[in-house]
Amino acid sequence: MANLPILQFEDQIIETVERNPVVVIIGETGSGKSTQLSQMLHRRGYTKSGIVGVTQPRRVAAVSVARRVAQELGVQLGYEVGYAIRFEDRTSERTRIKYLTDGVLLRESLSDPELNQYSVIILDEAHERSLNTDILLGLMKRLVTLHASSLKVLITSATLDGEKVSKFFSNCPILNVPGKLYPVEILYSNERPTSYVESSLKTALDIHIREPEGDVLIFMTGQDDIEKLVSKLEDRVRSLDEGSCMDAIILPLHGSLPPEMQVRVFSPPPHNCRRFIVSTNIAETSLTVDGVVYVIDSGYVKQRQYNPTTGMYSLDVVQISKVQANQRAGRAGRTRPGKCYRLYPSILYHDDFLDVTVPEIQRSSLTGSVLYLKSLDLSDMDILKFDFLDPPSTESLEDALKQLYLIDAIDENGSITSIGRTMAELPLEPSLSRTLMEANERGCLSQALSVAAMLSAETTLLPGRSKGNEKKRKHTPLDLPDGSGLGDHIQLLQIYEHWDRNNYDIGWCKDHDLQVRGMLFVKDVRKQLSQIMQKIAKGSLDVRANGRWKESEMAYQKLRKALCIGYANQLAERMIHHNGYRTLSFKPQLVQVHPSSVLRPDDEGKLPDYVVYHELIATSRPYLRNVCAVEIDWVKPILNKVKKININKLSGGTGHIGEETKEKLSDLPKKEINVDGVPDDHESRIQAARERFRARKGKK
DNA sequence: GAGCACTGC
Repeated sequence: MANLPILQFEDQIIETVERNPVVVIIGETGSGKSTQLSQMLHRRGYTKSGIVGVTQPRRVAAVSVARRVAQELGVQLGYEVGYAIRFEDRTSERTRIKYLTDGVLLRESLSDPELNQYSVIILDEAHERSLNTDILLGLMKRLVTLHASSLKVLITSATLDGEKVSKFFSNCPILNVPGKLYPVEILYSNERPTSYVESSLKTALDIHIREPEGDVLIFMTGQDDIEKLVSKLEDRVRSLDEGSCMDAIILPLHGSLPPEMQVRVFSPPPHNCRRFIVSTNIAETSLTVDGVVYVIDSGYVKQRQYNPTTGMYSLDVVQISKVQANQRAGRAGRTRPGKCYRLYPSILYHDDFLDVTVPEIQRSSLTGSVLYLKSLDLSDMDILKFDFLDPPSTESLEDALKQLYLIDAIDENGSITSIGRTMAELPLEPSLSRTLMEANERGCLSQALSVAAMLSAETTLLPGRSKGNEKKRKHTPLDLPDGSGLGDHIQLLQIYEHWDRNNYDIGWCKDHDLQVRGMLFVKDVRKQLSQIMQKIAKGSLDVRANGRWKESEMAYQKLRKALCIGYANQLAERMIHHNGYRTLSFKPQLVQVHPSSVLRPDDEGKLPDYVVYHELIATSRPYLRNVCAVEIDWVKPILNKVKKININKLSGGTGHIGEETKEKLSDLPKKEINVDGVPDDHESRIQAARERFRARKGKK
């Protein structure tokens, strides 16, 4: 550890921190910033007056970095050095250095807005610009400027973002700390390939034949392309002349791969064997693969974006930013000098790539964040004027206000209600928080807790859709409950209740093809939610999962009513002549129930007249995912409320965006703030992909 | 009759 580059800068860093409330540190990979900054501050006495808190965007990072620091200081983890993540607080009264996820710090600041227990907050990896980091940046600015606070704030970022962060904090100093990366030679293509799967294949084979040993990391956009490339690579490598080059192992790597498949990339390859790791951007930051010397970068990433006008998410393939391209290239230089093959021309990189990734706050629904900020009760707080590093669009903020109004979290003047206050205490999206509260009133809380917990883990419940899996699924699994014709929420409830009746048996999950890890997560979430609800209700509630299941018919009715109130912002009406739906809480969109839904047409071939939905997402078409049938009588009052919405009043009477914010908005290149802003060439790319898909189907 | 990148409380 002694030769980490950052240690030579200790005096300079401490002096700068001494004289300034906020300091930006640009530290490249391998600089040691995540482990050393906290220890430096500790050595220089900053842990005497309070805790040094270091935030991380990811749980694993918080845990592993804390573990290393404890080791370096020779203390037991959980004492002087600890960490706090959801479900796991390993800190004690003795803790002086605390690693935590930024989500946990936000939660802490709900009960302690001044963050009094901290002397220093280090926002690590701020260049990743997670939604939570962006909220924290705004809160930190407020803390250091509004109060005569002695809090010190350090922000670590990437080269391309440092100036901007410094400007945000009234031109605070920027310190550069060199990294410990080996040089990476960048090689560009002359033009964009028509198919980057083919182009990656060719490049990978070239490397395999011509270049000395070293693993190859290939960045693709998604599971489909990864599987395609993996099988093509296997074919081609097999057909190479025996003995003409070394052996090869080809490994896919993406999030929906079961954990035991993911960890395969951590075991070193056999001697004289090259590994090809075909990955999504999970290998960009979340997972570090050792032994990589060559990187192939398609220049694309799959990104989720939200359109506040339609309330619709879409999953699009978009061009990466310069920061991402550099991050990918850096993966080749961790163990020795490497090479990065960019499958795009250098002029494209320089002239067309955005400097930094569009921050999540400009690509997400802000309902949860706005409720959080409202609940902080900052006296000087006007949500439309909140000082964001990159402000979200007015449409997006207004959309959040409208939705919060529909679910009773704020009143018609935009003030937080007592319902809203309680909702903010629950670690759930607002619609589910509202559902729990309503369920509590109606005597179906235990059922609602199960549904909310199941929805929190939904994507990790069902197994991946790899070919082997599909075959297995047809034979073995036992039937899951069907939601009794009432939809997916009821099915999720039934699944959880079955599991409960089977004493949370792991074998039961396997028999029903449910991911064990996902189901255990659900159980944890449910427990956490139950505890919070007990505390809120200040009395004992019946939160047992399966209290009196003979009365389930009644409970379903009550639960659906509670869901209808909770999802008043996500309501849809069936079309008269077919089974398509029209959304009611936004500019109306024609949408369909996702084919994976358990909702089925009745004897007359019709779906329910009204449904609430958990998610609206456009893939090949706009789909409602996870729907629940609701009754017209419940819907009417909501529609009246929709009609009454007055955005001017909701946004605090002015109806105008604050002058400061307006200036900032005009500073930004349009591309960055346009939520629909998928550049044309991507649109045509996606269009082309769809046509290829149709053509392929035609052949079948 | 489709198939979703990655995080987090």
